This record gives sequence, structure tokens and C-alpha cells, in this order.
Amino acid sequence: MATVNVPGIVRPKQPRRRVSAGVTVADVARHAGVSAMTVSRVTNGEPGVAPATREKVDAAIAALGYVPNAAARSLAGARQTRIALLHANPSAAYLSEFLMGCLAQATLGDAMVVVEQHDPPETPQALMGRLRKHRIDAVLLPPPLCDDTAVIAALQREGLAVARIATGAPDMAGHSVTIDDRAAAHAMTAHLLALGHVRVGFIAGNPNQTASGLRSRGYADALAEAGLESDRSLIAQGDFTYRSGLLAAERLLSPPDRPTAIFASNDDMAAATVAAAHRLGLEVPCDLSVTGFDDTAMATATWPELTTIRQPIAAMSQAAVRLLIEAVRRGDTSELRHERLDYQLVRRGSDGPAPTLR
Amino acid sequence: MATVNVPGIVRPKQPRRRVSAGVTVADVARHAGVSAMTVSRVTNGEPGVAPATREKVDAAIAALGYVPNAAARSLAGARQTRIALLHANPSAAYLSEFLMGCLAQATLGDAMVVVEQHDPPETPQALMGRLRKHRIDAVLLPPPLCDDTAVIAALQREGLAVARIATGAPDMAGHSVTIDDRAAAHAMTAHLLALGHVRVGFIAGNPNQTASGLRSRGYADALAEAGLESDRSLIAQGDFTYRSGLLAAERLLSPPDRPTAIFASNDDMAAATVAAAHRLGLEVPCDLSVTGFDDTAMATATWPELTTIRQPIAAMSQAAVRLLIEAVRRGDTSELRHERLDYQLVRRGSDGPAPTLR
DNA sequence: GGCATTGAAGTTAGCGCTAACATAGGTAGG
DNA sequence: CCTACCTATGTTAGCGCTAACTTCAATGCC
Repeated sequence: MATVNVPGIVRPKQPRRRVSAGVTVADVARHAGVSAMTVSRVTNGEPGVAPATREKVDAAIAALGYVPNAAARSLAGARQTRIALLHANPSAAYLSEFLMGCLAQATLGDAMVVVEQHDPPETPQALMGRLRKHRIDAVLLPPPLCDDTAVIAALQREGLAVARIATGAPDMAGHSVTIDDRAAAHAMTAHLLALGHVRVGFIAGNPNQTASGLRSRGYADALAEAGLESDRSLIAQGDFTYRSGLLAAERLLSPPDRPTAIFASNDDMAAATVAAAHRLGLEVPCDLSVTGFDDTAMATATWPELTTIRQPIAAMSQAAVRLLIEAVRRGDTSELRHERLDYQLVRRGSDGPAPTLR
Repeated sequence: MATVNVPGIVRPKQPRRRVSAGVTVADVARHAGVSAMTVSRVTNGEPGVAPATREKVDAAIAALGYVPNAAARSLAGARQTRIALLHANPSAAYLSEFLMGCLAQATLGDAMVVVEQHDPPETPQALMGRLRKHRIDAVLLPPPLCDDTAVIAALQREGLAVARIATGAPDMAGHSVTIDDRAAAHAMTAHLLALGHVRVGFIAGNPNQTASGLRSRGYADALAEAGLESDRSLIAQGDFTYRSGLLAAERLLSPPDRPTAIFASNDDMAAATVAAAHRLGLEVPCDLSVTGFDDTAMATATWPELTTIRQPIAAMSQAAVRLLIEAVRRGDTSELRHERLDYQLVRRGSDGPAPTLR
């Protein structure tokens, strides 16, 4: 049978267009008996919609299973903020959680996250070229780049919005999202003191990361408050690597008056401390309590699992992405925001009461 | 001075629209003296453009620094494939690298990656509801979900494209991206044998992951080829956790005729083996060689760093995303593809020649 | 009551790109 | 030399959404 052109149905030329499976604003609008614009206002939570209308629209959305098309939305709104996650160390343990937070917020806020690596041999100039090429609007700086003044300065010269995560010097430049490293280290030290430990060792972190200093300060403050004088032989310098933790722990544990607890500035060094203790025939936590910082995958991929400070990494990166999106939309580079999230002391199996005197 | 309406310039009503900063196809087209469509064809690598024209357009793109607007592209093409990364274990060590690969390919292919978690208490039905709500077109399944038949069956009933990464049974269902686990385990075992080890222990992985069986087989095959009879006391069962590795290593190392090398089915268990050895007063690699599998962050966050098999995780997830995008665009659920990438034996510090007889 | 004021909803146009056609110019075959 | 056909390029419309405007009705105020 040949095609019949039903009179009354005018077809401009041909129906041309590819079929689109999805439910659109127009469908919702028809179902709710309002205009597409009103639906748009409802989905964006804009004011100026009567409660009754809002309800009708919400019902229609639920009934049809409408999901806004992100591409259309960002195209119409001329949005689509492009955010670069700039990182130096691809295998950093926090990265996966960090990315999760970024993605969650990026999905919500019509932003796009691009991952860029920047390692020392590359000059900041070369990096800026790459960012310009990728049309980046804003940059996320996790540690250790969050403390790299050369990079930060270059980014700001380019007029890019910058958010620094987990830095120890949040006010230095750009937006920041942090936890209170000093207070957290203080809390952990106080926790060990409360368990009866008197000689509490400390493994400091890489001095070129500003958070390290705050953690050291928290440890020192807690000792001072407890009326304990600081003892140089209880403090060893590390650089956040497992290897450095091993060396530091061996140094701390070799003297006869060794500490009964060691608080390491991150989980890798704490795990190394556990290993060093076992090598010396010390059981954890019976003979030695060990605690870490960060609650990375390392903390639970060791035995006993580490008591540590949990940084809400996903929440932090999510907050940072939100700050950046807002900043870019505002178009105001001067107003800076600093958010401080809560940490948590996670008690696992690597700490216990101080051993009764040998 | 009042606004002057220059005659001849007709303004429909008002210039209305927000300003857009970016360079568009129209700009490139004008600069190159062609139509926007031709520019589009060039940027998409479509055929039917004369080489000379292509060059002109490329030059214009370079001159103006044009970057296509992803939102507009996916809107016009009715594309925007939505891919869910379904994972069970949020802290899995491979996840960050995995995500990097996904993001890289997603950026290239106009896809969107959404991260979804699915843990045992949740039923597959509930999961399907979530995926439907998020308008998911395709799903990535890293281990251990890549072997979860209930989940895979449910996804396929929904008509979703599925890509399973690093599974041991690639042909079972859906697309797959794998390495040759058997060959890799064979190579690692052969490597240890070549170093003069005769008693090579093996820590098997979680039996509910199909890759575990292949790794065990590779180990057994290499021993058999070397004319060594398999010895039950050289094989211990683990489940990929540090804890299980510790127990398995203790079992292997306690008898007097202990192995001089232990090949663990993943890095966590290898790291645990190193710890167990140290606890027993054995030095690695002098007294005992230990090797792992996967080359996760754990491999370098321990001392000595682990000799291990490197899986190209980022490349694998990237390939998987590419397969999924292609499958969704093709709209053909029947044609399945299986890609096998190359592994690498990474030699670090945890292995060495067999100790000369005690 | 007449007129400005406010708030809710609708209209219009266009974000940047590309699918699906239309067309110009050339090439081959009869 | 004309038609058939192909190849390179152009034209048009519209993807789904929302910015910016307009309209309309319901107030408030003198």
C-alpha cells in the first residue's frame, strides 16, 4: 500500500528529525497543564511559582519519570563550567574518594571535571597552556599542589578560580576547604594520653605541606596542656611516605625508653610504624599503640586496622567544586570563601591502654 | 546622548541574549571561508571533505583556539550516553586509576559517567530502579561485580549495555576488557623459578572472583612446565584482603620446609606476606621473595616495594567506556566485543635469587 | 473607581551544534 | 552533448532548555 497523505496533517517538508526517547519539559508541561517555562522554574527551584502549581508540576514529573537533559540545560544557560582537577601524584590514596565527591557535585551543578596532571619537570607556563587549551574556568588543588605558591600564582594571573583542599594555610590565596588539622591532631594526642600513655611519640609529615605544621602543633599543644614537657627524642621527621615512616619509627623505637604510643601524621607512616614494631617483636596494640591520620585505604588494608583521623575527603572535594561553580557563575574573583568541615576520630584496632610498667 | 537607531540595522526586538565568550563553529567557518557544516565535518573526522578544505579548517581552528562545545554537540546529536560505574567497594585501591580512564574517554566521547554503589543488602531490583531513574544507558562492572551473575542478568533484562572489566570469564555475558590473568600468573611464577626458587608458595584469591582461578592455574601450569610437582602445602587460600594474606602467609611460613618465595594473588596479600615474614625474622628479599599482582598503590606504599604484575587499569576502563559508547550508538545489543590488553611484570625490590641452602 | 504595583504565568528566541536534506560542479558513459 | 551519478559543500531546522521579556490578574492606595 502506498503512503497516504492524510489531509489536515501538514508536514513542513519531512519529519526529518531523529526520534528522541526521553521525556522533555514539553511533555511534563502538557501533562501538568502549564507552560514549559513553569516546569523549568520548578525543576530549578526558582521562586515565583504558586505552591499549588508547583505540586501539579512535581506530580507530572514523578508520573512521567522526567529527568532534565543536562546538555540542553547547560547550553541554554551558557553554563558548563569546566573545572580541572590538578594533581601531582596519580597514585595518591585519597584520589578515588576525591574524584567521587567531584563527580557528584559536577553532576548536580552542570560542571565538567577534567583531570590534569602536573609534575615538577613541567613549568607552570606549560601547564597554563594546557589549561587554556582545554577551556578551563576553575582549578581544584588537592595536596601537595595546594601549597605550591608558584602554581597558585600562575593560575591566578590567568584569572582562574582556584580552590585549595586540605591546605594548612587556607587564607593564603583562592578558596579553600579544610579540616582543622591542629584540632584533629590535638584530639588524637589527647585520646592517647587519656589511654594512659605518657611517652607519646610523633612522626611529623613533609614540611613542605602546610598541614604538617598544624598537625605537629596539635600534638605539641596537647602534650603541653597535659603538663608534659616536649621531648625531642619523641619526635621524628617523616615525609608522608611508607619508607620514611619505617625509618622514623625505627629511630623512635630503638632507645630503651621508647614511647608506648606513636602518632604518625598519616596512615602510610602509621602502617610503616606497625611494621617496624612487629619487626622489633612488639605487638600492636598490646606493647605499642599506633595511630594515623587521613583514613585512607591503607588504614584498613593493614592489620590491626588503624585508629586514625578521618577526613571527609569526598565531602571536601564536593564542597570545593560547589565553591568553584558558584564563583565562576558569580564572575567575581575577589570574594573568597573558606569552608572548614568536621573531622572524625575513627577508633579501630591499633590503639589501646598504655602497657603497665615493664 | 540618546541611542541612535542606525537605519538598515534591524533588531527583531532587542539583542536579548547573554554574551557568550567562546569561539563557535560560526567563527571558525567565517575565518576559513567555509560553512559551519564543513567545520563540523572536519572536527568529527567525517569523510567527504576535500583535503585542501580540511587543511584550511584545521588552520582556522588552530588560529582561533576553537574547542567544540560538548553540550551543544550532544544536544544536537541526541547523544549523551550515560554510563554508570557500578562498584561494590568504595575504597578499592584500583578505583582512582579506574576513574581516570573513564573520565578521559567520557570527555572524548560525549558520555557522562555516574558513580553508583551497589552492596549486598540492596536487591538487584532496587538497583535497577536507581539506574532507570538516572537514565543510564550502559554499565561498567569492575571486580567483584563483574562476576555477579544476578546483577548481570538483571542489567541485561533491562536492556542495558554491560562491560565487565578484569573478569576471569570474559565470554559469559556482555562486553569485556581483560588481561590474560593466567599468562600473567604464569609469567610471574616462571620469573621466580628463573631466580632459582624451587619451593614457590602461592596465596590464592577469593574463589568467587573468576580471575582468581586463572591466576591459580597460571601458577600451577608454570610449576608443571618446570617439572615440579604441585604440593598442597605450598598453596594457601586467601580472599584478597590484607588480613587473609597475613593468615595464609603464616600458614605457609610456619613449617620447617617453608617456601623461599611466595606469589600472592594480589598486592594487599603480598604486603601482608612481607609483614608476616618480618614478624618471623625473615628478611625480604634475602630470606624470602614476595611478589604480588595488580600494582595498586599498596605495591609502592610498603617496603621493600613489591614486584608485581601491572594491570593497565586506566587503559582498561577507558577501553570499556569506549566499547559501551560504541555499543549504545550502534543500538545493537547482540554484537559483543572482548578486548584483552597487555600486562606487565614490574620488578621492584621484593624479589631476589633463591637463598643458597640454609 | 482609576491607576500604579505586585506576583504568577506565558511567549519568544536562541544557546552551539549537527542530521537530513538540497545543490553545485564535475565525471563518465552512451 | 546530454543524462546519470557521484562528490564536495551549503542550507535549514531543530535537539531541550532557559534568559529576558510580556501579559494578565489580583491586589493596594488615594
